[in-house]
Amino acid sequence: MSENTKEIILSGAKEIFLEKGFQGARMRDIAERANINKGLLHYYFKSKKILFVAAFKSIAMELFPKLENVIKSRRSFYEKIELIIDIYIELLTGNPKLPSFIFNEINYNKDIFFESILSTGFVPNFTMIKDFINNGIEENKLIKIDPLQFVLNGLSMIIFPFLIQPIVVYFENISGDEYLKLMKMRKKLIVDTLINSLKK
Amino acid sequence: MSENTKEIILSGAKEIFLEKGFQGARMRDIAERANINKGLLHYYFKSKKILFVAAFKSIAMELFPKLENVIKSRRSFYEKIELIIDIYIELLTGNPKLPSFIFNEINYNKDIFFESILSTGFVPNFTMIKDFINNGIEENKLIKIDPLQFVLNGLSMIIFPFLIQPIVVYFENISGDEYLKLMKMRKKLIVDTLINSLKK
DNA sequence: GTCTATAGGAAGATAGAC
DNA sequence: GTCTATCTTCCTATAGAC
Repeated sequence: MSENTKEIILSGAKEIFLEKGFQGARMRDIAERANINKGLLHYYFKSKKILFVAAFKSIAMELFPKLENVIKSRRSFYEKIELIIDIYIELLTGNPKLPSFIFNEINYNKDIFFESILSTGFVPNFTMIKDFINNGIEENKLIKIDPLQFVLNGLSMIIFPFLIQPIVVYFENISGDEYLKLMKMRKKLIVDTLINSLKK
Repeated sequence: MSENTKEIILSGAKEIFLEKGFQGARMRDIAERANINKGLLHYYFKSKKILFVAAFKSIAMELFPKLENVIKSRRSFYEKIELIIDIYIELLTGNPKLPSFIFNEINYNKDIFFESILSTGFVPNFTMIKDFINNGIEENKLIKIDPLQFVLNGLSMIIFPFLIQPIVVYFENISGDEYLKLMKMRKKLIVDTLINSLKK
């Protein structure tokens, strides 16, 4: 049962950290969700911080390898953009609370956040996008745009709507399920908006 | 000195809540920043929650009236979009931590957040944008687009880059000041991208 | 490994003197 | 109004029996 217990703890911890954030999560609640007591929890994970880093790493590993696969693949720029957006939106519609969790930790637990990110061994890499845009500009095929601004626009349109979901749902009076449908519909919209923004 | 003390508390509390969020802010720290003791702090604001709502309202009042002025003014749609983006970017470059603060409270202290929002008396109103787009579609001048998606795109491109600032600064190795310059440069970029996304 | 009991400390809030 | 001292509660983490 021993290895199993550790897995059960980790899986519950991921849920609770996602729901409540680092500060809001309670070791007591994590122990309860795994049907064990606080003593045993500390036996497997010496401190709350160590448990958090392990949980965060496990969450990040659901996204990073997929993205890297697409980026390193032999596809056209447009196909890659399409696929990256698809991966993000699919991941986020399945885990709508992920963005708020991430950005909360970035801003209020920066050290722990970067420690967790670095522990995954992955580093964000936009070389592919930068090269494509800079070449396009040189060859006079694309408008002059800072590639970083392009990336910011893309990530913004993908991720932000998940952050603002509670407000929209509240004031526009739509259900959570309807909102997730809207998010799926955004895929094509975002691709078009991004590609259009590069055209002369 | 009495009314003054209350103002000093509130002004310091705004800073600390912005820095640390509701959960992270400590009544002790707020008292210290105002150079008073915890007893007196609770004399002016009976609970942390009451203090938070007051601070939040004061922050929101720096944005909401300005936006409403522009929306109700007699300008063209394009001018309004330009002005709204300008107001947001100017406010956010002056208060880069505001978005992370807001979205943290939305997700982890939803009740307190909506209580604070409602206490301002303002309600988000996108009627102007909805009407313009729906009319444009009917008259066959614009592409078919859900006005809500258009608003989401706009807010995303305005606000999200401030949320992701710590990551970009970290991995792209640029300074906070340089990043703020990038944000100011986004004004025109966002206007163009948005307007372009409506064209047939 | 798993449990109970408890140490040790921090935070919000109150009581009461001045 | 302003202060000090204290109450109460809750949290992380450890000690030690089984």
